[in-house]
Amino acid sequence: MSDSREEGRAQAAGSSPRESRGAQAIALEIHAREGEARAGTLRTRRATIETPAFMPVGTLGTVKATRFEALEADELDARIILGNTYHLWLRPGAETIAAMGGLHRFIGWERALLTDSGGFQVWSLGALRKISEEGTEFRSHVDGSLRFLSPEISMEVQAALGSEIVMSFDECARGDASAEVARESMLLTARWMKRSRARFDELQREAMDTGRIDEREAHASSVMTPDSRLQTPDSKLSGAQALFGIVQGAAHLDLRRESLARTVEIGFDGYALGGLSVGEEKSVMYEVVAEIAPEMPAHSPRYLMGVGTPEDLVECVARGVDMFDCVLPTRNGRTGQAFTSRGKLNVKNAQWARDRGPLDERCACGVCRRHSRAYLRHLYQTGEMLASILLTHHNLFFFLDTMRRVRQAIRSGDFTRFRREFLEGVSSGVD
RNA sequence: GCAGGGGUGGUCGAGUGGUUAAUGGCACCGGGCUGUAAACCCGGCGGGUUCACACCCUACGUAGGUUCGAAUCCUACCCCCUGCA
Repeated sequence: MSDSREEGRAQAAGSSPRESRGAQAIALEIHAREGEARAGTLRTRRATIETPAFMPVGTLGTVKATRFEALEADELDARIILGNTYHLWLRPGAETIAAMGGLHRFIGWERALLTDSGGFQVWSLGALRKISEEGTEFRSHVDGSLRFLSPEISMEVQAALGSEIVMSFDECARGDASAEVARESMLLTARWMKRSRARFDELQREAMDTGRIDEREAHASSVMTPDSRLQTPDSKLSGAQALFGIVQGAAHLDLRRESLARTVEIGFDGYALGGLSVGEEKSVMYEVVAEIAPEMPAHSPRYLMGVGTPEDLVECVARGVDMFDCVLPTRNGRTGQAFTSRGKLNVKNAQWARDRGPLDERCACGVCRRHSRAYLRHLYQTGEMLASILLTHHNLFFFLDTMRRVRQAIRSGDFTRFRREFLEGVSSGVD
């Protein structure tokens, strides 16, 4: 099995992704469809990812309150997690991570990584930044120093991180942005994407990507951590990083279509919908996804950035999305909210003080098998860090397990029913 | 026993004659979190009536007193702390 991996590497060695036609960085195979929903397998140089997939967020090189063992174990079995360019660039710095052999080696994670470009921070850091054609000037939230991030720098940092999937550097307009503002922002994103693409390709040619798997490591890792899910059996992959483009345009469908056309014209390994779930009405997000996702290239992964609630995931799978990431399971776990098959449960509430039941009667996770609501509430109330750990675990399980069930339902042609029952469940309320 | 200090709302602790139902912290109660400036943020928090505006009642150890007005001043008593015997 490691033979095929070495073969893939041999093919990739010394050739740029552009030169080697057919040798893609990632490959998506669709196995089943139901309506716009699709189930498939996305192969990357490190892990094979069943889609639709949820990707836990690990901004600073850690999925907060979670050990990597737990992410890998069958219960969660996360195949890919996120890292963030802006945050890792500030601390510990791209040079440090490159010196450590890239983000995988630095954090001890052998599966796939997707790195966000820092584009979202252009938006979320609001008052701390100034945008120009060249890039974005940030006031570091860590020490107040002035920092400059551009498409080129973002690509350089992401090469140093060595992620499997690199995101273009974009600008995210407010969800309620006017057509004028959204158009200007979308065009800036288009220009930044072109620059991202150019610099990314240079960096791949210059072998600046730290995430390449060398033969020694491939051998060592297959011996030390036998994990069939890391293998890419039919290895025709180039071994390079993949680059995703991002469709912007706020709530304006004409701008979204124009953005999609411009993005496809540049050409990427995958396509993302950005700038959603940033304050606009939920119906707007669903409409944009419903209109745009099906028009995105059918043979490439479609990634809805930053979304969402469990309902959002199911609803957007139904509209044609393959990949999601969101901080909700981890952040809300740390802030006392559990996601359950009957909707959200506020662990803080006094009504659970003597409740012997699990967070979710229908949940098979280790936390629900072992601990009561009363205990989890006690941990939260007393500020014990185990509260964060257990709630995060449960929430990640709920998200990842929901996606497993979504995939299963699509494959068995049962997604429509699954969707209806799931939505009924989460809106029924916890008691 | 003598001298000094002190007793404030669930709790710690401000306030030392007049918007004081009483600053603030904690606790408690509730809400929020969607490409993570987040183990965070916001709100409530004496009791009662009211949808609400509002109104009424009870509160600063206990009991009296001074004053138009007291948690704040005076007297007595109770209790706690420190020092000296």
